[in-house]
Amino acid sequence: MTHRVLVVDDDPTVAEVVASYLDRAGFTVDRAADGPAALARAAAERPDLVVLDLMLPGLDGLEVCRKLRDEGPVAVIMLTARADEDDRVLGLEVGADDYVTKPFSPRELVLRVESVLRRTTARAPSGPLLRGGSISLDPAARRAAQGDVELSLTIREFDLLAYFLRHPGRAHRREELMRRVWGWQFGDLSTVTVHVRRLREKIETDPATPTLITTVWGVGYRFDPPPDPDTSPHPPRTPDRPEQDPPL
Amino acid sequence: MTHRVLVVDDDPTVAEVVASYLDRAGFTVDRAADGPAALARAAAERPDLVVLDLMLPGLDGLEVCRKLRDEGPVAVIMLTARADEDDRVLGLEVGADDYVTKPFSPRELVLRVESVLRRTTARAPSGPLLRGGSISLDPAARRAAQGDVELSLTIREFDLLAYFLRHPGRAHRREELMRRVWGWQFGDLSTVTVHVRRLREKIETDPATPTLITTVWGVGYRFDPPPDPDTSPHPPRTPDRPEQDPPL
DNA sequence: TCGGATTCTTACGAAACGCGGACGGCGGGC
DNA sequence: GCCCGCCGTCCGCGTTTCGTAAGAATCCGA
Repeated sequence: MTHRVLVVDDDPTVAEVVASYLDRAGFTVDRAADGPAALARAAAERPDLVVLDLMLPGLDGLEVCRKLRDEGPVAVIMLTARADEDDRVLGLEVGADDYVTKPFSPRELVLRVESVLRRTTARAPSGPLLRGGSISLDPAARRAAQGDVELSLTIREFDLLAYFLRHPGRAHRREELMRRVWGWQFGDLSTVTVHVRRLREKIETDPATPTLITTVWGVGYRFDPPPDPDTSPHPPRTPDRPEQDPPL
Repeated sequence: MTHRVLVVDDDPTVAEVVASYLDRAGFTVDRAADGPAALARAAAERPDLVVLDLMLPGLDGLEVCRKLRDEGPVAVIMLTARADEDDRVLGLEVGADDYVTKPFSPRELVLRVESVLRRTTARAPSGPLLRGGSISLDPAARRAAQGDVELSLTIREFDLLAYFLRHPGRAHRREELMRRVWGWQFGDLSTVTVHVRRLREKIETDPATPTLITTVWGVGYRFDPPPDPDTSPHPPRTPDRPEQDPPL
């Protein structure tokens, strides 16, 4: 994973040193000496991160930062001459991801670049998604969506749907669902029935004739991922280990 | 330049070994066995750096760290038992400069102490910024801003917001927040509720209908970074630790 | 076609939950 | 010492959700 970094400094010596360190650290490095040049290079190269001197001839560093941010997703590390409180506030305001005060060691700068990139590229808000047909479900975020519309599910409905998505194309007896979703060994099985119905009400286009969660008569329910072009067109295989169920 | 280092650990053996290594490395070493003692020694000796066990009898290590920081500029290296990512996050949130996971080699600890001291004495304290939507937060400086207005947050509110910013788009149970932010294993969970409400009061445009910190019914809360141009429209996958969902 | 078993649908009471408001304690600053 | 901000706790209220019951509808085998 080779990241692109743009170094913006009007001092050729500083830029040279920083660039060479970053280059040796394995980054693809680009350079610019002033604000307009920086914006041009950024537009052309779409860097992942910009090391930006706060003091620039022509355009102000803060202004450049703002414009960069307007262009698209890019991390910014500010270089500021003074360890001044006001500069830090300014950096905060324009949303720099980090800042380094001069004088600084190039080694430290490299570390910060790596740190910021690790942070920003890993800025993945959600976890592994469960998918089935047009339905997607994020267990960590606890949100579910059908197509582009968010589903508002209760806890039980959410857990139930999650279980179905994890075990598609398989019939589940009510006892099993009660045990796996509710965590109860006993309990009124009609509870399962009712919750399946409530879930159907929210995800089936016609709850009266369900196509996603079908009834397996005398057994229980089965979640059938619809034949979507982007899911496997072959008969659904069950990726999970066979379930041994104590006889009712 | 001989630096003063304070070693805080309730295990006499650990404290002894660490202290002797640091002593041989040329540092002036002081020791304390628990939180209150640590604060007392720190107030008296004004050390340059504190090696702090996260697990302490009496006062929590994080709390001690906070109080130390309130006293004045001091570097902190955390000792944490578990190599847990979230512990690291916690340590960094309260502003630890580095952390070492047990078991560790005393030699490595000495290296880190030297490294941190080199770093902290060389420049003014600054740190990476956390961002989420229009909110930016600087853990080291302990300041937060929304857009260009500074937020005046209390300690708890700050730590809570910091935790949310580090884990955006994920649902957090109250127990989890209590553990990660407060550092308590038990405690009245309504405390979390109240602080979330107070935080909302300060960052939500309409606290009655929150959009940043949303309630996940029956679960807890989730920080939803508003649709920023710099986050992808569809949630990408994450390197985050997989989550096992307790079926309740 | 008939009958029993199974599932669907609806409704309702109870419990759980979140929220807002308020209160007392504690510690720091004046 | 006194005041003020922060924190943790508690209480009442409105809302959401859950589990169960009961009647209607459906399915399958005889």
